Amino acid sequence: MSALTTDHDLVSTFGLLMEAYNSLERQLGDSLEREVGVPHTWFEVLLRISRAESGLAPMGCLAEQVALTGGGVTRMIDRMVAADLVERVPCAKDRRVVYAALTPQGRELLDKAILVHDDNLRRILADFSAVELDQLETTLRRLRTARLAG
Amino acid sequence: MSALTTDHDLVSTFGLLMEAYNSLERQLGDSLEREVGVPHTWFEVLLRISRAESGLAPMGCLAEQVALTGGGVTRMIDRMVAADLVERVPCAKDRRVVYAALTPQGRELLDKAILVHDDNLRRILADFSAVELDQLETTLRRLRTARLAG
DNA sequence: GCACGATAGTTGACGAGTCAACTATCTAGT
DNA sequence: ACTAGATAGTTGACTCGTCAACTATCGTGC
Repeated sequence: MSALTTDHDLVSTFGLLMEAYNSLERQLGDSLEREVGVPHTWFEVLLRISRAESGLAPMGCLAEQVALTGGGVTRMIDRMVAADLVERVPCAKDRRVVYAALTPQGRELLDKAILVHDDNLRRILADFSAVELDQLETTLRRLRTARLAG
Repeated sequence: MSALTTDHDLVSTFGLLMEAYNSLERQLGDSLEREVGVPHTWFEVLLRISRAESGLAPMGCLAEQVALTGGGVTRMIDRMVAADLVERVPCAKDRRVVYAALTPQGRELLDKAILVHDDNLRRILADFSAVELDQLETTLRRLRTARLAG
């Protein structure tokens, strides 16, 4: 019996998750890029820095949240520093860690981007009921921490 | 008023979607790579070829489904051809289009990968009720086709 | 039946992230 | 106090996908 003829609902569901995420990511990312001039990944980083304790986010912490490796974050922050959106702040307690912090321009750009992004989401999700979005959110929250091993 | 103090539930929900997808993708992709020796993206391509009409998937069609550009698909198929998992089949009706088709090795690898992937998903989603997964699936299906413009 | 614009795929130059090796710093065990 | 091992971040070499330019083919209107 070949894969063609077998039921693999979960495989399809996961494929659906992939397609849904990719579709939204592309549309929202394009809009952000076009209207605010910021790539979606940068937006997510700016957002997470702004939400961090005292506005200071250690590199490694960002890496987890945006699903990059340490090296990847180093390079992205390099570019964002070059663009004057972010600055590196050494940590006094632990001299190995380097924080990322928003510059005024970074904060300003983020505020602009949030408005655009939020508005886009409202339009994309206009047809979704509050209940449906609520269910989605709780399921996503559980999915985020679901682990294969252990 | 700064972004820090404003409610943007949808922005957070989308962030959640991103984190959930990334987390699952990484775990499942690592497992596939480790146990079957195939990258997750290749798996998705193999799967979609196998599901295509007569097992023949036009390049452009794959591009849409796995969220790549045309050039990206060309290069990925190049590598998969080099690995003997896939072959290019010219279309007789329209000589511009090139199909991708599974080789016997490709089909064999796919079958193996599906079992592993499906099993992984069962374990990751063990705590999710059938109802919850059903709701998730219908919501994802709607999300996949949600459009910002129009 | 031909010229035009649209479409499918490929390619060169490039941008962005990964991996592994390395430095610097911290922490625990003795 | 000192060493061994863990941890945070950076860097070089490389892979992968993008973008834009290009080729080849198709379809339409005249």
